[in-house]
Amino acid sequence: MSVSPAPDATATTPPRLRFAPSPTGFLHVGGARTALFNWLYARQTGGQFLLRIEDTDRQRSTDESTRAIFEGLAWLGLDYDEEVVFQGANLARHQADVATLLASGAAYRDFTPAAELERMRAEAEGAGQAFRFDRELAALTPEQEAAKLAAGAPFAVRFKVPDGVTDWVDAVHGRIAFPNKDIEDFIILRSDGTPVYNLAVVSDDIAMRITFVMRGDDHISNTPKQILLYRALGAPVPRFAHVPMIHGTDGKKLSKRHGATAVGDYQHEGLLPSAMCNFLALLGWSTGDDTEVMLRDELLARFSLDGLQKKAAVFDPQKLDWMNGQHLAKLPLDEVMPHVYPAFERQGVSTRAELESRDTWFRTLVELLRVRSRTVDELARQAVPYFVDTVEYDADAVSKQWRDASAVAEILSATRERLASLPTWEPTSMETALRALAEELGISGGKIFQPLRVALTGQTASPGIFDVLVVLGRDRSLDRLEAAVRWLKSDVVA
RNA sequence: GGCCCCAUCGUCUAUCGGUUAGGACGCCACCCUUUCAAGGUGGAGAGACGGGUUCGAUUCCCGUUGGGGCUACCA
Repeated sequence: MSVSPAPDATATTPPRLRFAPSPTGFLHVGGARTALFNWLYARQTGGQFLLRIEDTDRQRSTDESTRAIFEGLAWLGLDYDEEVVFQGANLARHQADVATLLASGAAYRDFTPAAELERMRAEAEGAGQAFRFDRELAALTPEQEAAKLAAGAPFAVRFKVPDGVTDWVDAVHGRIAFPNKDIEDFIILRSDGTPVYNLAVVSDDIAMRITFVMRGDDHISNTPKQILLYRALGAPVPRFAHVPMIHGTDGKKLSKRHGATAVGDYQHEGLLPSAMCNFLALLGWSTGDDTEVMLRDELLARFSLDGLQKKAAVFDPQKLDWMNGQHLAKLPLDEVMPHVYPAFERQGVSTRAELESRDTWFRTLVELLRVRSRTVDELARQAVPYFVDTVEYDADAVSKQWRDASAVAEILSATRERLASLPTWEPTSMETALRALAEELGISGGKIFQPLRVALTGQTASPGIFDVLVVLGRDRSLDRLEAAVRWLKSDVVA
């Protein structure tokens, strides 16, 4: 009883993979990473990447979740081939497969009432025993079964687990084996006629001709059941790769307590999809060398099953931020712009229409700010001084750079005068003029630049001061200097 | 409880028997510098424990411990 590691068919034909989330919550980062690995492998090998929504749990499935999955995948740039498959639409096939299993004797009807089962389980657990369904409990003579059937008694269908050992060569773990005696005769069809997860998955994967199943390693113990089902249905067993889970900082399964876990949250916090993919890929996979920052194409080129990790990875938001900063600074500007507009709207700094109306100017500003930001939302926040009519002076900036108000007022008004007299408004002449002024006043350049920065932005931190002057433009810069001088003088009096 | 998976700095990881155990995030210091970032340099920081195998184990095997998953007429 053993499974060949890679059937010849899958070795020569491009693989077919799938991502099969259940729409019972938002697209989780763990799910997103599984999808990413599947997508990467499919795209890299020239195979197909399919999407299946496992909506058989009617109680918990919602359209909203389904939409979140579509949106999340779209945002990450994980496109899929062929039509989306909704598992719930395949009920008839699931039932037909169960009928096949019943007919071949690979499965049997169990008329034991659910309540009775529950009672036995509670009793066993109360006695500290593990409850395992005993096939004999359902044993009926053909006459008895016919009678129950005729009477319309409800029954569930159980798979008859054969003797032996079920094993497979996992692409990340190597050989994994389960003695069949540890697997109980699991239910494949409920008494209401609906299929149970393991049956639906196998039935759909066979119908979708999936040759490679890559999923979270929480499915390892489902795998032997599914392999048994493939065999009983006479279908080829696909290749399996069980990738490690993603945990929170406390080592536990990632959940709400750990902060944002939905990819939509990151999208709305100003993260870039390429950074998210890069970061997620590095959780449970590595290139083998020291490469970490990889733009989409490089990730696609370098991804390999060999680099897959066995150990669960802890999600570190700080590293995600750093990664995003790297992408924000390195991506072609055209690729980051589409993500910048929504951030400015989210932060209430400006509107897309307004920004697009002065595109050249805006791109210059983004270019200046992006190396200093870790997210596009942070970038938008840093851009505030370039959009407001009057700057607010930060209290710390004032106490630090405008300590000696009257002296600073003098310096700033001299600065204003010097700048106003310039024939052109460009960095080199401004710098020459202001450095000359500093020398005349017998002070260091910083004694001019720092107070000037506060006058222009209200902050102690900003891009290079001459870039700020250029972005602000001559009129606004001179106005702000004048306002600062006025403020300083009135403040001294007050 | 039973079964299965896993185990290198706080975190992500490299190492495929012989290394001063390397890199990255974060942290600290310094450099660059008009500020902030970015960048550069340096620092602190790891093989869970116990047995084997071997001339030699982080690496291979066993056990212990720890963590995780599954154990539903959930997915």
